[in-house]
Amino acid sequence: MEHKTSEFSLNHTLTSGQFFRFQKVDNWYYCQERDKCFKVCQQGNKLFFEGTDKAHITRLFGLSKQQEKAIETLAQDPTLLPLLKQYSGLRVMQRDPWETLVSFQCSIISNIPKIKKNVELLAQTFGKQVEFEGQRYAFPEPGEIDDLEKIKSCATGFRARYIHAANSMVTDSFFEKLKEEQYETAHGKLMEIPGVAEKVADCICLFSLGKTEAFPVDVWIERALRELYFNGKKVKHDEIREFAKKRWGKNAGYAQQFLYHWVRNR
DNA sequence: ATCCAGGAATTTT
DNA sequence: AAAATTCATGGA
Repeated sequence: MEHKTSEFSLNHTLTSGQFFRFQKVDNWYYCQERDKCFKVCQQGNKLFFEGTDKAHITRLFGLSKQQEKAIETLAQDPTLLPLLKQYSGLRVMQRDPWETLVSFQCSIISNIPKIKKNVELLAQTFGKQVEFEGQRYAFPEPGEIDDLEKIKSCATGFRARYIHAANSMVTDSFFEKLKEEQYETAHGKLMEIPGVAEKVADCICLFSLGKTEAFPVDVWIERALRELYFNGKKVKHDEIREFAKKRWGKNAGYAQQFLYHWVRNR
């Protein structure tokens, strides 16, 4: 199967810290999301894929005209413009909310290679085997990550009890309802889950619930904004969140993704 | 060995 | 209300 794209970069999108279960083999990216195992490859403006359908690819990689338009409006920000050009084609993904929740619980004072290891081990330990050019693993469903000691054996450390608690608190329908809620409401309900505060809740909102105004603030975003917008001055995370809301509004999440990718790759 | 990593929860000032 | 401490693990 193939899909024509204008101004999309599979590489930038997959390597910008929004998604963790992929491995590059030659020109193909082998991906696992929830129960799906597939591979995808970009050649010019064409996207080739096997193992899933076009609707899934379009949703997962944010290949909507709407997102393209939203990112274009960010070009009015002269500070952001060079970043938009440098990382042209970077998109905000729309992932499975449950897997996104667990992934970002794992992210707490961690790093991307370790998060990848955590989610892969969780899939191997609790998920079903899937055959796709070899044996791979689906991500376990809500309710299936139910053994605290086994969660710890996935190198999750002190985060294990957060994941264990979340496993018995949420269902797929819980997330479907959150998608219908206002950003502030969804964000607040997510923070009732152990291991979920402002930043993790914002990652879930942005990467899996379609809340484009969510602006996750971590140490990297803090560095980026301090340098680009605050003249090197120290700023509190709350202050950064307010700044982002005022400056970019509903499109703050898109701005965040470019800022994060820029500050990590310059 | 020492330090830090896409923070959150708890305790102490 | 704000600041300090604790929380496991792995890689540099």
